Amino acid sequence: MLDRRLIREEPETIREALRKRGYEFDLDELIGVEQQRRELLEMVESRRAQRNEISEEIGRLIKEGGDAEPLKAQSTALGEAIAQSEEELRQVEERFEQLMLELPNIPLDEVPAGATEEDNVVMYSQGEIRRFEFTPLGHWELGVRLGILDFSVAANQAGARFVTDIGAGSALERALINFMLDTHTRQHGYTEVLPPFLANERSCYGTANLPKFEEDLFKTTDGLYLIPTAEVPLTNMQQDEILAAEELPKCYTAYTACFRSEAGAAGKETRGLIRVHQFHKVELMKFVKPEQADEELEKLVNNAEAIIQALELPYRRAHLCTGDMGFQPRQTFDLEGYFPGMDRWLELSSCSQYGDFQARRCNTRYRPEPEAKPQFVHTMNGSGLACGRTMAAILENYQQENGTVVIPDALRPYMGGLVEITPPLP
RNA sequence: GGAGGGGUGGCCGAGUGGACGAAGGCGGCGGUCUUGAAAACCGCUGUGCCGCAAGGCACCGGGGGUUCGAAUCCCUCCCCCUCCGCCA
Repeated sequence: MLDRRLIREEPETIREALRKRGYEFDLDELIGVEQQRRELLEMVESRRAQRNEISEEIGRLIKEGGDAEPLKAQSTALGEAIAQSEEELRQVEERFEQLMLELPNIPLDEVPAGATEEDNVVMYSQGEIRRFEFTPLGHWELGVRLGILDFSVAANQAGARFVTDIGAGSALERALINFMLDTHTRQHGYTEVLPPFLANERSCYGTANLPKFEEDLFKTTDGLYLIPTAEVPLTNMQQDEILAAEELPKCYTAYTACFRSEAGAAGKETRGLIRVHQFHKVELMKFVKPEQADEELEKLVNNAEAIIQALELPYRRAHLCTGDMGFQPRQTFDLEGYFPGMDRWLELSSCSQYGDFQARRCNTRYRPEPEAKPQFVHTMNGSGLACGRTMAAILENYQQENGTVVIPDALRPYMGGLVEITPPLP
């Protein structure tokens, strides 16, 4: 959610942001509704003030034994008028809120302009892309041959777009989770959190997954949502709180399962572990002071990169363009791993800063100075990393001609010293 | 799931339908005293919205109702605590 003051003070900034994003939105309606809202509000409030005055007078009269009946009648009449304007105001306010919630964040100036993925700017690549003396397989094929990923069992248990990890596959994913959490807590200074995997409506509004993206979420019969990412619980850690300046930056990391309905997604990108309804992810999240935002985001990206580097996977960093960026962020960097089996770069991590867009919705503030007025914090988060995709990248990059997969050095201590995953005996 | 008890400012806690945005305490800030600190004493200390301002409006878990007027009465939902039941 944007600052409502922007609507009347800097409408052109918003108009420009919408244009850069290629986002359809009736800004003029919002401006009109905002104006209307203020006019009605002033009317309602001045009438209320009048009524309060009369009520006080009635109290005084009664105490003195006077006749309060005429004033009571006056107050009742006024009450009816108030009720009527209040109803009008309520409707206007509702529309105003609705429109505000559908307004996307304003991209930072340095975000590259562009319409699609094609316009994202690759900033740099790291790690060597391995040359294979054989045709590398896709991870889904490797995983099935090794007996560590089973898509048909998952289909029977749950449905299409699910996976069941088995044996060394399960151990590998668990190793990844532990390795990531240990690294972020012990070396990068994050506090570990294990939150609920379901969230209520308010929390989903907080991160702006609602109201615009409800179709992406799984909803339970009693109105809770399965979290699409740990961003939801983490960003809502300090709902309605006013933090002290010294507490910032406040850094959290969490492993959670993530659930996405993936309505409408289909095609090549959906093979294997790339796009499933349930996956595992270790998330990084920070609450920061506005002036810390850029620096802290850079550190957060580096923290995610550290994992990819430790796993010795080739990757590159992309600066998402205005058109490819999500609704909520004002800047996003993707870390894309190279997948030799598919000959593709795919997102292992997406790191975004939101300014006060989410903090406003969650009502998370801080006090810059002990006596100063509270201000909204800035929020940011990034995957550190998506475990399923990282496992897929490991399988594809570490595969051997004889069908085995070597375990990256960094993970061996987490897998009882296992050096490679071998296929089951025929 | 059943029975009961609760939700008040940063925290603890009082609150009779009108003088309550709310006693008192703690904490925080400023001051007096002190070589310095502590103690003591004095003062200040919630948030949002509208307004150029003066000022006004709203908020005592959420929503609704009764009333001229609600923190206070009624309904409903949510959350917390205690006991019982069930359960990994």
